[in-house]
Amino acid sequence: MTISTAPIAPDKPVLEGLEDKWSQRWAAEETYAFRRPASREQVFSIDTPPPTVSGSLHVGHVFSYTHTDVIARYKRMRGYAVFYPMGWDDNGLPTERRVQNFYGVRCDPTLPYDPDFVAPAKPDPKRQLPIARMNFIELCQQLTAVDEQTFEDLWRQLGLSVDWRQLYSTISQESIRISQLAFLHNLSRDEAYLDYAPTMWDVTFQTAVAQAEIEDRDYPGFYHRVAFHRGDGQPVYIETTRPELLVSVCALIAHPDDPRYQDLFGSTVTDPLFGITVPVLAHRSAEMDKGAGIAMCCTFGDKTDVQWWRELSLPTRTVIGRDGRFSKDTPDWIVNAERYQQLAGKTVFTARELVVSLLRDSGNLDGDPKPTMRQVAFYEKGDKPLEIVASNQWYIRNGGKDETLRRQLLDRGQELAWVPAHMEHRYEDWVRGLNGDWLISRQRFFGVPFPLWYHLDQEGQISDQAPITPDEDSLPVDPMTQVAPGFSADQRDQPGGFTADKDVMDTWATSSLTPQLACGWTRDPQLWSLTFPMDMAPQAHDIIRTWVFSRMVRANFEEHCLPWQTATVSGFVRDPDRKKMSKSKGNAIVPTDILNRYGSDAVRWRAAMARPGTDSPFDETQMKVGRRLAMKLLNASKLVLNLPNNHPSHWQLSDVTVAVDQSMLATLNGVIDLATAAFESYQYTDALEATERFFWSFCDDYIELVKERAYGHQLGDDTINPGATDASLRPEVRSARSALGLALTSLLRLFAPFCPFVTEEVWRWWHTDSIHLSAWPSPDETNMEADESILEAVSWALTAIRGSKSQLKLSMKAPVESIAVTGPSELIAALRQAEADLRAVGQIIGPVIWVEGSQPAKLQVHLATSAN
RNA sequence: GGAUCCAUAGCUCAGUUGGUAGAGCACUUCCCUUACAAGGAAGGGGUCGUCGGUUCGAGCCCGGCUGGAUCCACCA
Repeated sequence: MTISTAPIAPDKPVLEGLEDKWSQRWAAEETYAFRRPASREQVFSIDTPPPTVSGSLHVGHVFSYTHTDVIARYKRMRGYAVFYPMGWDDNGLPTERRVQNFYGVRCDPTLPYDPDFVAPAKPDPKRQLPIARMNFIELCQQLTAVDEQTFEDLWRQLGLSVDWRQLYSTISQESIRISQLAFLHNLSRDEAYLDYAPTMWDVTFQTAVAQAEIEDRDYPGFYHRVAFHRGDGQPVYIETTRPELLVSVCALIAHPDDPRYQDLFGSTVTDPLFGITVPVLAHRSAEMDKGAGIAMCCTFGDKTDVQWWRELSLPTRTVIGRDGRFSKDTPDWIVNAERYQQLAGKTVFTARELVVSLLRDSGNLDGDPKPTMRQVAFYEKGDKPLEIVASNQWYIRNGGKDETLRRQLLDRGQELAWVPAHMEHRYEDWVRGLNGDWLISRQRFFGVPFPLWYHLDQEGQISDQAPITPDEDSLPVDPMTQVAPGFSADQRDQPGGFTADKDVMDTWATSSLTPQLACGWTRDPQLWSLTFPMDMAPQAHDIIRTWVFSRMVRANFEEHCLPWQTATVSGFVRDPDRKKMSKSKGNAIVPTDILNRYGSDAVRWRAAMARPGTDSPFDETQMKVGRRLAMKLLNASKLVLNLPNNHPSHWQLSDVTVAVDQSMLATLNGVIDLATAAFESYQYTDALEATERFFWSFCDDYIELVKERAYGHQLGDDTINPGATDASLRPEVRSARSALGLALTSLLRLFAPFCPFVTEEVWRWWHTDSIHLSAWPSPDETNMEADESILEAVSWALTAIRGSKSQLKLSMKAPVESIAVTGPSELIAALRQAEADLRAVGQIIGPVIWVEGSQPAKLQVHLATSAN
C-alpha cells in the first residue's frame, strides 16, 4: 500500500472565504444542474417561491429558503435528479411602487413613448415626473435587473443549491405567454368571466384589489347622529361613521320586526342636505340594537351596503371616483346642486369635515360626534382605507360562489400532504370563508396584459359581444399595440372598430402558475412530464390563503390534479419582542450582515433548528453555536486525517476489530437510520439534532478515548516514524484509524445538507468530486454487528473520571493511582473491553478494580498524591 | 363570535404508545491538554400556566379556566 506522508488537512483550517470559494466552484462545475433522467420517479421537483424583487430579503427569507435547500440537498444525495429552480417575482404593483419611489416618476398612459428618455438622476420628492407607459415599463425592467442580481448574490452566498439555468421571472415574455394562455383556457371553459360589480378599491394605487390582499386595521372614527326627515318634517335619526356618503344614500333600512319603524316602512324620507328622497325598507340583516337600529344604505360604505344594494335592487349612486375624490359633476339624483358643488373634487377626508359642519350648521347633527375605534379594510400594501367601487373586472372562479367547486378544492386540500399537518386547517378555513370569486384584473401598467379586445358599436361604446381573443400561437400579445384579429390598425378606438382591454393581471394571476412556468408547460413536453406534478411546495404560513390556494385553483382547472404532492410551511423569524419582522416596522434584520459575521453554515445551522411551521425569535447568540459546530467539523476532520501516515485509502471496515470501535460504528448506524427517517418526513431538525448529538459525543468521548491508540503512542508503536507501512501498524491502531475515518466520512455527509461549505471544504481535501453529489450515508457502508452499549458505558466512565478531577480542580492530565468500578456485570464486561483506552485517556497509572454487583453503577477514582 | 397553534430551567426549545424531568444558550468553578481559546471539562438550576377528571401511576389522555400568537367573521 502506498503511504502518503504529506498531511491531508491544512495546519490551520479556517471558515473565512469558504462561501466565495465553493459557490464559484459549484457554479463552474455545474454541481446543481438538473440532468434529465429517464423517468419521473428519479426526479424530485420543487416549486420554489419566487421572492418579490421589489422588496428586500430579511433573515426570515434566509431561514425559509434554507429549509428548502436542506431538503433539496438531502434528496440529491439520495440519488434524485433534483429540479430546483429559482424565480423572481418582478411583475406588478410592488415593482411599480419601487420604481416610482426610486426614480421619482409616475406612469401617465396618455403620453407618447419617448425613445430618448433618461430617468432623472435624482428623484424630486415633491413632484413625480409623468412618463409614458412603455418608458415606465422599461424603467421597471431596468431596476428589477439590478435588484435580481443582488438577490442572486445573496442566494449564492447562502449556498442555495438551485439550478440557476432554471431561472424564470414573472414579467418575462414566457411568463406573459403562459399567463395569457392559461387565462384564455379559463375563459373558454367559463372559469373566468367579466363582471360589473362592487369591488374593493385602493384610491392611492387606483386599482381594484382581491380579497386575499385585504387586511383589517384599527382606524379611528366618529359616530354621527344625523336627522333624515319624513314627509311631515319629523326627524328620523340614523348613526353613521361615514357622513360624507350622504350623497350616495339609496335607502334607510331597519329590521322588519323592529316596532319603532313599522309605520315608516314603505314611506320615504329626505336627507338633510342634498334633497335626496329615499325609501325606508326592511331587511333582516339590519340589527335593531346597533346604532339607532336604522341604517342608511349608501353605494358603497361597506359590505352590508353591497348586500342590501343587491338584494333590494337599489340604484347605484357612485360619487367617489377612482382617485378617491368626489366627482366634479353634480350627480343627477342630487336636488341641492349648489351644496353638492362645495364637495365636488374634494377627497373623502375633506368632504367628511365639510359635511359634518354643514350638518351642524343646519341643525341636523344630534349632539357631538362620538369617537370610536373600528376595524377598517386596507390593501395590505396601502395606507388609505379601501373604498368600494362598482366597476368591470375579470374574475376566476374559486369556489367562493359555487359549492361544487368549493367542495372540490377542499378535497384537494385533504389530498395534499401538509408539513406540519395542522397547516391544512388554515387552508380549509380560508376556502370555507371565501365570499366571492377571485378578482384578477388590475388597473395598472407593469403586468401581464389581458389578451383581449372588445368590439365597439356604431356609437363607439364597448359592445356586449364576446371579447375578441388572439390565436394561442400568437401569444404573448400586447393588445394596446397589437391589432385585434380581423381588424386593421386604423380601426382602433373607432366606432365599429375595436378597443384593447387596458387592464393587467394581478401578480398572483401569474404566480399561481409557477409550476407551469418552471416545468415547461406547453413549451417543453419532456421537462413537463418529468417534473409535474411537483414534489414539494415550500412557503411561509402567511401565504397559504394566496399562493398555495391560487396554484391549487389553476392546476385543478388545467390539469385536474394537485400541483404538488407535499406543501411544507416555514415559520417566521420574529424580532426579540416576538413581533413579525417587516421592513416598514424597521425591525427587519439584514441578512448579509449576519452571514458575513458568522458564516453561511452557522446561519443555516440556526435556520435548520427552526422546525417546520414554527416561528422563532431572532437571537444572534445562536449563530455562534452554529459557527462552533462548523469549526469543530474542521478541527475534528483535521485530527483524523492528519494522524501520522494516515490515509483514507487505508480505512477498511474489516480492520475495525476493537469492541469500542465497533460499538461506535453501530451507534452511528442508528443515527443514520434516524436522520434518514426524519428527512423522509421533512423533519430536518430531527435529523440535525440526532447527527449533532452523536457528533459532539464522538468528539468529546470517542475521539478522546481512542486518540492515544490511534497515534500508536500507547502501544509504543513505531507508526509515527516515517517509512512505517500501513500493514506494519498493529491491529488496534488500524481499528481506531479505520473507525475514525469511516465515521468521519459518514458524518460529513450527514452534515452536508446543513453546512454545505465546511463539509465540502473537508471532503475536497481528499476527493475530486463534490460531497453534494456523493451518496447519502447508508448503514451498509459501516455495517456492524456490535453492542452499542459499550460506547455508552465508556462515555459514562470517562465522564466520571473527568468529574472527579474537575471536582478537585485538577488538570485532566493529572495521573490517577487507581480506579474502582462497581456495577452490573454487563457494564463491567463492556468497560473491560475498553480498559486500555480508558487507562490512556484517564492517565491511570495503577490498577483498575472491577466489582460486579447488583447495586447502581459507581466509579471511584483514587488520585495519585503526587498529582498535587 | 368561530377556528388553529402554544404555555416545560433565566432564555430558546425537545420530550415517541402514560412509567424517576432533557438539550443548547446564559450562569458558577476549573483547565493555556499535541484537532479545536470564536476552545475544553465539571457543576448548580424546573410544584412541567391553573383547576378538576381518568389511572396503581399524568408533562403526556379528557374537560373547564387563565394567558399568548395567528387566521377568519362582525364592525350603520
